[in-house]
Amino acid sequence: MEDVVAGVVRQWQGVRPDLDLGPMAVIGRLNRCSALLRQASDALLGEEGLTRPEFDVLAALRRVGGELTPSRLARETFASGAAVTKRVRVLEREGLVARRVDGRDRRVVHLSLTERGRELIDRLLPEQLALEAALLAGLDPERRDRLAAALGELLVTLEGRLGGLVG
Amino acid sequence: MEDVVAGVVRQWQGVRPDLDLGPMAVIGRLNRCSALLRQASDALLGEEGLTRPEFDVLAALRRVGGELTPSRLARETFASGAAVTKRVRVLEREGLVARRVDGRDRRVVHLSLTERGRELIDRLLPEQLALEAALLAGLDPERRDRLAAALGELLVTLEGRLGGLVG
DNA sequence: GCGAGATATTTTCCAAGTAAATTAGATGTT
DNA sequence: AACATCTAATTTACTTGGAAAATATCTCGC
Repeated sequence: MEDVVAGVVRQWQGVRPDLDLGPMAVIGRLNRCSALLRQASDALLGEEGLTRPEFDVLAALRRVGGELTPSRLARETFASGAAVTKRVRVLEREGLVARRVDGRDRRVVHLSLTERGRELIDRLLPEQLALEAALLAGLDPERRDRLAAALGELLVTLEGRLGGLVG
Repeated sequence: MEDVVAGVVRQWQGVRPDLDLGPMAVIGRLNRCSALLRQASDALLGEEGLTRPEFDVLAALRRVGGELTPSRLARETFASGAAVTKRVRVLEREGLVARRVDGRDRRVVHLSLTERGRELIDRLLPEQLALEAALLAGLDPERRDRLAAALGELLVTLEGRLGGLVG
């Protein structure tokens, strides 16, 4: 059984047999897996009336346990400041996130989950994890953990390297 | 040395020790790797005045070798028809893609690369692959191929499973 | 040959993201 | 204290993408 990316690589081999397509076999699959997983997870969140970026905001606030400033939240969710402003505005309107202006420095605001926000993320995260577990069920746990380890290794080098090559 | 996702998982373990975060260790890393790789590749394409989706259109036309209709191109690039229409309009204006109306069925149009379009993608793809190879250079070839294989396996199950669970 | 539907593409309208400008407040230097 | 400079957050202007409607054309059954 062949995956889509294998087909793409085969096509390229036909028209550009001179190229080493090894990187594409890894990165193409990585991107495609990521897209499919995101699609499934978006569908689940959609049923709950949340977008993925909104979920990410709630999740970040939940896992740090306390308050976050918008700029820290932007860093945690890998989003721009402007995007955070807009997402938080929506979540605040929906009563899921609360805003508190800092006492000493009135430029900074502290964001936190409301009771309802915490309940929502505490209900959604397990659902999300269950879906993900179901999607990964094809891999036995040992293969899964080895995949996680391999990706972790790659991620460390990327985080290091991208400082040098782009960011 | 720890990656970002490991940190996130550790935070979750702190506040929700009841959950099995195994799936997150895989999928979080997958998504993050994908995002970082895309960022690097976008930067490279940006220097050449192309966006990633535009690159994907040229690449699809090049690897199939001949013409594609917009709907087939949408399937090949995993994009909506509307998105394809807009991308093709830009690429046509730039003289990289040509449009030919079908003789028998005047609803369908056939898209192909112009001479310039083919030259561009033939120059860019090797650059792209070289960048990707550099980014993956941390993994020795054997580990890299095993990662590709593991991802391929996952991708096959996802493609099958997502028919059932969502799409 | 003529509707009734099916299909390919494009258009319209709207949601969401970014970069750059803006606002507002803090900090440091003289 | 006054000025320039830095920083946090937001706003603005613009771009891109998608869903659904619109357009144009084909096909089938009569």
